[in-house]
Amino acid sequence: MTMPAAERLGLEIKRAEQELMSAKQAALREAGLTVGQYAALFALAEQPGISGAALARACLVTPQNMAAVLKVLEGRGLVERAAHSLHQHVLETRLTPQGTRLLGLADRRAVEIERRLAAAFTAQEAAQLRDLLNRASAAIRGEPPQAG
Amino acid sequence: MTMPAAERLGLEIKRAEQELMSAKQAALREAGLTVGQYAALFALAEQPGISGAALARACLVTPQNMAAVLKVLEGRGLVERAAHSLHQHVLETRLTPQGTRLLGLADRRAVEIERRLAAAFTAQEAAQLRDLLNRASAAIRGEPPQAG
DNA sequence: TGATGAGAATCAAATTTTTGATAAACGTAC
DNA sequence: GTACGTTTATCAAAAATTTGATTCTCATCA
Repeated sequence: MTMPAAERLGLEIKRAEQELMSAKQAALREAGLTVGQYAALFALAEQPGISGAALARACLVTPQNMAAVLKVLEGRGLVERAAHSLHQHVLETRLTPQGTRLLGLADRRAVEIERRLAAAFTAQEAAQLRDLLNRASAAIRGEPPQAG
Repeated sequence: MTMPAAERLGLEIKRAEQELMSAKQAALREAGLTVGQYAALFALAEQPGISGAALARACLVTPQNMAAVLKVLEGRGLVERAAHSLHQHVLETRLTPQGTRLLGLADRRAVEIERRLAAAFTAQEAAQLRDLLNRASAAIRGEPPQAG
């Protein structure tokens, strides 16, 4: 290998995220939601009426994947979809009252983990981590350093 | 929601990792490997002869998932499995020369991304990010802050 | 008006991953 | 030596995710 594993920041990020998702997955299971379903509901709470394609971008999954997720959520009565009034081919998706309720339940579980995470850092350290992760994202997307 | 999305470090970590994996996935595709297959080969290069279960733990996936990955890799002649000399029920897995070669090819692609990442930080910042991520992992696993 | 292109949705198939359950091999304690 | 617990491997089924391709709607422009 041309680069030692210990130097690879990407592996560190991946490992931390996998442990985090494993914990969230276990927490959300009690609410009957997968991480992907929870992410979709969460995004819908912030952006009601968003299209499936936009929702897919917000959750960083493929449109087909999001379509499958929405199909399950709709089947459970957690979301409802209706044609956009102006653009007929676009389906606006919104949380139902049940969806809002279940999201609230699941989110309490998720927030427990977020709090454990937040408790491990000072406000300054948390801001630092946020900044470093944002710069990592920018670097992955190909943006030159210090350009933002 | 009881906690604003902007405050949630977990979401930041997840987003950064998803962008990172998306980039790695695209890079590894040219070598014909998924991220999971690459992770298994990578771990095998560092720990030859490891058991499937141990490999699963190293890659943070389920044993069944790793078994499926190894089945594909073995079918392609990238790894070979043989019974442990002392413990008959354990299968030791090792890279074949072909597996080593393909891993090298794939890893060059992966390292390109790691270098982009590394270039975004000073040595001190990289160490800081590593430290913060390790503490995040510890917090997720339930270890109290400052205990390590 | 008509052609072109972009964004959105969806069908279909293959692959990956998870979940649940079962069986084999070994170490340890009784 | 026998029972018990741990680790490993695997079978089987379900669910999630990816990939490729097609269709529909609308905006833009010639």
